[in-house]
Amino acid sequence: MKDSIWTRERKATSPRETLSRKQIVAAAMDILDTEGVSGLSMRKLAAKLVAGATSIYWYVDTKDDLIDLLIDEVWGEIDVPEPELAGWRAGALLFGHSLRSAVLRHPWLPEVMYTRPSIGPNAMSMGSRGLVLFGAAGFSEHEIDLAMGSVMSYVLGTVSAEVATREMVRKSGRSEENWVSEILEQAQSVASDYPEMQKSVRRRTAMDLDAGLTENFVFGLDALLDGLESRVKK
Amino acid sequence: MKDSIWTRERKATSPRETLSRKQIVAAAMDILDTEGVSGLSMRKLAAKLVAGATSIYWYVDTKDDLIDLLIDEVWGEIDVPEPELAGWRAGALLFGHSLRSAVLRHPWLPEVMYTRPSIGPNAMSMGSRGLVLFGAAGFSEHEIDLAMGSVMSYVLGTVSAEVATREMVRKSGRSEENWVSEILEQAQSVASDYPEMQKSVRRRTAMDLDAGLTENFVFGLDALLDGLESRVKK
DNA sequence: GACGATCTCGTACAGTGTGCGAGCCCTTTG
DNA sequence: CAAAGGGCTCGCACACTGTACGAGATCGTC
Repeated sequence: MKDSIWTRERKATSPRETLSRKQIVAAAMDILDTEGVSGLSMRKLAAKLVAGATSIYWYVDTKDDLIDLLIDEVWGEIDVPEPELAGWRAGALLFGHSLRSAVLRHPWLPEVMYTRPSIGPNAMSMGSRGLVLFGAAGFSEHEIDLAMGSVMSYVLGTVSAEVATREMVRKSGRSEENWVSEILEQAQSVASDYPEMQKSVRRRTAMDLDAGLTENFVFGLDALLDGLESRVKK
Repeated sequence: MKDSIWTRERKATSPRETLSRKQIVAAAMDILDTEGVSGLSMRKLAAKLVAGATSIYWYVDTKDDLIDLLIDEVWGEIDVPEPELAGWRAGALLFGHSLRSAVLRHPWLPEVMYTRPSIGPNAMSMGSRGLVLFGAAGFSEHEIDLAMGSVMSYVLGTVSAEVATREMVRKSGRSEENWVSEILEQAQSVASDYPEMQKSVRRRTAMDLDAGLTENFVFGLDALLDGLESRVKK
């Protein structure tokens, strides 16, 4: 077994003031959260750390490896309730919300998440706790995997689309209302041949953005959990 | 309303042999499908078209706009059954499968899809037909949006994760069996502290990859549709 | 034949990830 | 105390990116 990113970590044995993987990850996370994926360059990151551009490469083999680290950092923020506390269903709901808000806190995640599998330690820990939670529902061993996977996929898929919308608003620099009216205009002109779509866009833009997105999320998650629950009772 | 990418299309009025947006999109699609996002550069694309690197910019303002075009091209491949043919539920299932297989045909999609909203003409057409389909189920106007959105999010989320796995296999260059055993090894070593996860990984790698991923997809979609269906009958 | 529109493309610029190797500092060994 | 060696930093260089700019080619129309 050749050592992976996760196992091979340099440690400073000297008291000299030195960089560390922790610092690097923290600084990179900061850039990512505020400026997005395109805002993260090795040179900028190094500048933020008051270091030479290539010094980072002592701690991390490639930029991609760094991003793996950052992704796993996010998985570390998810909390997965233990089933004893509130039961399976409530736990799954909480898990979903925790996952969603973590992604909203780190809106760069969808852009990079789907290009690699997550096998870092935090991902493993989250997965493990998730399996315990879903295991308490009474699924068969095989269905535990399927159920947890479908919930995670739904949540991540939904919130990824949500992020796309929200980032659009943010990048436009305009206020939310202005943006809504603009996108309405744009969508209308493209969708003029499709009255159903036109009406749907109007419906969506008529309501509060935050509330709408949240309702969206909850509606589907609830439905999915209903469907899953019915699969266990037999 | 300032003209958008969708409305502003150059048309060759001269018989002279000239580039066209259609050619460009087709060539770019080819590169994307075979080499992925990182394989698409304006220079390489131009070379494939036997043209100067910057000639493309006559038809397309930026690379990002080109990608918008390409994404919409994919939405054009989705078929959405009319509800009269097979009913709502069967139609939704078909829609889901069509969506999934389109993404599997264009595995670069998840990487770019979540960085922008889809408001091209094909997206609108797909959305419109989707709304008709879900409308036939008997939801309220508002719930139609929610239901369709949740199904699309589930499908795209699931298949995006699926693509991440599949691309990993492809990029490793190794055969599927070799990769499976390797990832097992890697995951095991990281997950050694998490027995549930270790067992789950073993379960997944024990079965056929294709079959497993498909079962995964169908299981969740079915559960979600169950949950949605129960919301309409009251 | 002249003009304006359409279209192509060479050059250039600022930026990217990162391989390489020179050099600094600190600890350990003799 | 000196020498050796490992841990760590960083300047330089390379190949590559997206694309702004402006000069030129080719066309239809007057």
